[in-house]
Amino acid sequence: MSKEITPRAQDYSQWYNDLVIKGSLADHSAVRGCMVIKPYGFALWENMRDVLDKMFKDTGHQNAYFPLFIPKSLFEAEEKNAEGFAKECAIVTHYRLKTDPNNKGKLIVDPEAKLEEELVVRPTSEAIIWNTYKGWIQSYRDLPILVNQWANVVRWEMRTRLFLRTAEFLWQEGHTAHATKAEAVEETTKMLDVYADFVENWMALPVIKGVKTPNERFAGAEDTYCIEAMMQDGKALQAGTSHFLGQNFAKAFDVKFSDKNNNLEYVWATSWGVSTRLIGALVMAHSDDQGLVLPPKIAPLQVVIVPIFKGDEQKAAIDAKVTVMMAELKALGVSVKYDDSDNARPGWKFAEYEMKGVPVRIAIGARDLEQNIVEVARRDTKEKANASIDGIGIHVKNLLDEIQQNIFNRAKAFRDDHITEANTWEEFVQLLDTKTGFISAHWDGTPETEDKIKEQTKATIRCIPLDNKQEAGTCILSGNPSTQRVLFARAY
RNA sequence: CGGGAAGUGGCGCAGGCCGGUAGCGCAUCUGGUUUGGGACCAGGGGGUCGCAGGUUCGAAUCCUGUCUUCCCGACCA
Repeated sequence: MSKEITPRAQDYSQWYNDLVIKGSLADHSAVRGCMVIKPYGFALWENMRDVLDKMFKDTGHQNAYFPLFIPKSLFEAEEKNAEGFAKECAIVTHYRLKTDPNNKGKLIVDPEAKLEEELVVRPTSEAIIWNTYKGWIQSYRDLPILVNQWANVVRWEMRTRLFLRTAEFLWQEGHTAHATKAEAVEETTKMLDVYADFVENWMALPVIKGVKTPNERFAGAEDTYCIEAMMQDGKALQAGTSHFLGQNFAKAFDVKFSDKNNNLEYVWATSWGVSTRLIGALVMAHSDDQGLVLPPKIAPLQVVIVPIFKGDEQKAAIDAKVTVMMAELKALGVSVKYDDSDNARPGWKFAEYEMKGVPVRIAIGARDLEQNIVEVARRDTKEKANASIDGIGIHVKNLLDEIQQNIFNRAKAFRDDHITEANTWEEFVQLLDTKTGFISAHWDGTPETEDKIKEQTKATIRCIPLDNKQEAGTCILSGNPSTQRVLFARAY
């Protein structure tokens, strides 16, 4: 089992791939662009999902489930949405195979079994959901509808990368319906806040909340809000989006309601989602050349205990102590594993759990028992220190909190250090080449300028930060007047 | 989809140009010695070379097609 990880400095992309595969998060599969999420990786996703799910429910949402397939006629109803996704859709055209008369043991698509209407494998579910909502909404009393679904979607991407961009991915998509514009806008920003809260406080990943420019907007949305995170190579990664859909889908699917005055009005909509891509963000943001670094609050395993012993007698003494420690840790809600497998020596285990990003490792040997101590190593800094076995539960619990905070602080310091202002085009271009990260610069607000900048530098406008201060300036490219700075970066 | 590289025991690779039915390291199994940062000795098992055709007496090796992955572009969460 070769466990060498390509160093970040040598090849950042390869480093990322190594982490995902050697950290046991996921593997490539036999299907182009689709990955197998392995138990360790899925445990991570489950933890993330559980926290988010609770946050959604705490903000009044309910889960439901809609079909994987969308009849083409429904899919094309909202024109912009359909156009935006058309070139990356998988389509079901037949419903039966038959044995190939010319080739024994092989199957062919039965031409007799062609569908009357093709089915689009959902790249997103607005269409099927709004078609359904039409039947759910008659009066203002039916509103709001606050529904979320956990699902898989398919987007036939040209170039895929584990977690960051796969042809099929897992996500949640919230779809809400409201009686007023104000309420829908409020929902949009509320869910953006939920995402930011989750990503910062659970994934320890600092984000910038902002609005997308028209160019970068979700197909079919009036406004797309987003949270943008920075990876260790300075590139931006969109970590979540929340869309204010206006009345676009209500009009496309003719969803109207009677208000209090008995007037028929179109319904206002939002949709919002985060995906397994978040795992990619997590990996890229915190990990190092030894392996994954996972935030304690969502790590599949928080603590691993490794025994060091000679002979059965010592092992038995260690076992007894460990049993007590495990009970203490579990009582405090800490997930802990005792790895006393005898097919690997301690050094091997140390390296292995570092690879997997387990936040805290406890080593306990005969000489520790004499002093009633253990060696506690933290993954984020790799510091090791002795700790008394008495009160180990509280000690570790506090350490986990400290690690969580430290990982966040580290990522935030890095990010803040990599946001730079540029005031001229020369400065802007030079910064992109010399210093990675986000660039805060004036833009004249036109899609044409944005396109030109993208063409020349590959940098896109990640967002217009929500807390932006207004200041007069001139666009770095066109020189036209501007009222505020926006954030540029090369992005994943 | 365009350009480049690659698919050989579980993993990482060699062999390929100059066809003659596979080899190395790690892992694995058995026994023993070990155990505070990826242990050591001895013995054993495991692959027909991505897949499908073709050339040939004979193909991992040559030819054609195809699938998948990685890197660079265009597209995107």
